[in-house]
Amino acid sequence: MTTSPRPAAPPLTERQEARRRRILHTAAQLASRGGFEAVQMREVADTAGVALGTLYRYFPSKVHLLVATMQDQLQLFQDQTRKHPAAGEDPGTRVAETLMRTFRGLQREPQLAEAMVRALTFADRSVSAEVDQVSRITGALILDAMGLDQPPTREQLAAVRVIEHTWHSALVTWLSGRASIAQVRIDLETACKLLTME
Amino acid sequence: MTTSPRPAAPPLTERQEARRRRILHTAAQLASRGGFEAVQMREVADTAGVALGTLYRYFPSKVHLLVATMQDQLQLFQDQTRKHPAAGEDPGTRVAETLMRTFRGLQREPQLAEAMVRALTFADRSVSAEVDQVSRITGALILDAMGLDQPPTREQLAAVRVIEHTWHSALVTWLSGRASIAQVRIDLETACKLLTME
DNA sequence: GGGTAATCTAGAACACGTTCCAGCGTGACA
DNA sequence: TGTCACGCTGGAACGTGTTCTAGATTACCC
Repeated sequence: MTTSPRPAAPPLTERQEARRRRILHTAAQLASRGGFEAVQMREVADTAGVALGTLYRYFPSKVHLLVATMQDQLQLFQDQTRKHPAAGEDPGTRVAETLMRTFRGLQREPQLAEAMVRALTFADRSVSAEVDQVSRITGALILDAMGLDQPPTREQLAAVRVIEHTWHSALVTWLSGRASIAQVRIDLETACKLLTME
Repeated sequence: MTTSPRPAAPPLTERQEARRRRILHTAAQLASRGGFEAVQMREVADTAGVALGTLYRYFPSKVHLLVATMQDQLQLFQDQTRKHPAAGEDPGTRVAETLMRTFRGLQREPQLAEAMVRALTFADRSVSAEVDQVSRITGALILDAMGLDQPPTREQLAAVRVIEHTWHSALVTWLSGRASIAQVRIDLETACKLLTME
């Protein structure tokens, strides 16, 4: 897969880093209130105290902005999960439990979740590097939860991919009101059976 | 789940049915050329020979229009699959084969596929009834491919859901250039293992 | 401290999805 | 045939994502 022409991000000054954080924080805040459509670029810029053009310099589109927000949030979940790993008999149980925890985390701010996930699935090729990064974090979350002694087998990696697909798609159906949390749990548990298969 | 207030679609006259088909055909044509963003409501209306307001009377948003297009296309695949069912040893193989065929069908018009899938995943709650319909067709496609003698078991239905999630999400990753066809095939085959599990 | 290139600001401008409106057909019913 | 209700038309108008420009500020190097 081709990597888009990304000139290896020049290091940001302190002020710039602060601006970036302000923007991300504002985006998350607006999203928490009204979801995807409440994140309006002009308002993000105003609230973050930055010109519209600057906002676009940091995040080339609304989708980029929200995907970056998702990276941020997932990172938090990952840190938290590493501090308190799920306890369970087998890898499948631990993974399902970990993902359900993450799910409940998202559930606490459903509008924010909606905004981030809409952005994630709406992303076109120009955002694929960033979306890939999100996918990588999710994969790491799952692998962590498996708590393996040895490196994962080919079959386990294949199973992780399917679990990731299921996680992602189940999230979407839940957000659009087409599946209950209970159903999501069942779907995740079903997918996780792949981990303990021969 | 609440069904949105849909006054049970009054029957369309012949002219109206023709308009609807013209609109859908135009949408598919524009999408085939340039994907999601090439489907511009003004252009659809002009090309289909209807006023913009009329277009919106038939399809309340661009997403509705493209989801309806997807329903249409899926229906075609389903008819075709029923005429030429996949031959394979076990249900899992047949399902994987059927889905890969559908995949290749979409691959033939990648821009159209992109437009439809972007719409599908971007859809919010106001489109959930239509999206659900797409999901139902996909489910039927899979169940058909299983070629069961008896009604499916609870486990099989759970597996079908995960396969559907995988199908859907794999499609998205392929469209955004983050997974190859070969990878999609592997993912589908992995998910289909759930069908032949004890 | 001075010069210079990069970055930031304010705001106008543009594109496209969506809404709205006034008036014209058209088909159903008396 | 008259009339009434409904759908359709053409087009203006609005909102929000995105782009662009001219000038102010900042960061960096000598």
